[in-house]
Amino acid sequence: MPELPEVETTRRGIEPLVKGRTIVDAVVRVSRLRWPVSQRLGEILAGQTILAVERRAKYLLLRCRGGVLLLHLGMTGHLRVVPSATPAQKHDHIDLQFTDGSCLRFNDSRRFGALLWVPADADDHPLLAELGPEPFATAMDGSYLFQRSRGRKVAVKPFVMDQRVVVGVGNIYASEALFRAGIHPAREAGRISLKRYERLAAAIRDVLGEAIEAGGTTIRDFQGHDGKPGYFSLQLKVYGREGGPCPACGEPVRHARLGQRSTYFCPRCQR
DNA sequence: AATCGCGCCTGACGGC
DNA sequence: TGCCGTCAGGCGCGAT
Repeated sequence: MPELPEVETTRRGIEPLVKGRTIVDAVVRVSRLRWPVSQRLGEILAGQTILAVERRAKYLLLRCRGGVLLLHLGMTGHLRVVPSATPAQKHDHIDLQFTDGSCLRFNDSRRFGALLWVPADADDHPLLAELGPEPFATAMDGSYLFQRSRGRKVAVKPFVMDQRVVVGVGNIYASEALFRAGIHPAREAGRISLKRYERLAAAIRDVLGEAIEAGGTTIRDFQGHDGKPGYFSLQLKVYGREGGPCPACGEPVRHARLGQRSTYFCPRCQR
């Protein structure tokens, strides 16, 4: 399930394979993603050269002269670069074909992903306009989280998962970061001290950074551009480890539902 | 304004 | 064995 580390892993994987390539056509086998993809995508994109492969939050941005192609991997999306003649497999929904005979192939079984051509600079696009700071930005520190959380009654876990607060923290890494910071996931966001938010900001950066180094986390679905899984799942301390011993104190890890989301925590270490 | 909860979608899995 | 219900979850949107 692509969160920020999985998207960044994908970005690093495809960048050297698509940067500088020129699109000659596109194939839309299934247009019903999160938003309908135009069947005339090929005409729209023909002649565009991919100048840069960037990431903002969980979006990939393929920057071209005439605009930006926004990609979101949703829950199950992954990208591969293959020869255009490669037979399509199940859920291979869209190909961007390049002049050199290769293509960028978008596969997404659950179709929660998105592909959107923004014929301008995408920075002020509504999908990106409201996003919070990147987790590695210096502005995203303890005092930032502290300020943003004042007066908020929402639990801290959904608070840090809110992309308007800080981007890229999905369900898995929220559990992991809160464990590292020793904060109970159901604690009211507005009632957590500055000192504890400093620990949380550091924990978010650490856990996301380590996950990127490991090539992301594969629970069930995620694969990188090379079809390989991410290995950070081996380093998860609480996520998916219900009943297992807390790595810090041995207490059984507990599972709960918080805002319709599976949440894992140690009831002794996290307060 | 903040918060809640639904719907989108497929595949894995557990129970009977 | 096979069928069926449940769960997984990012994100937008409508309801409260």
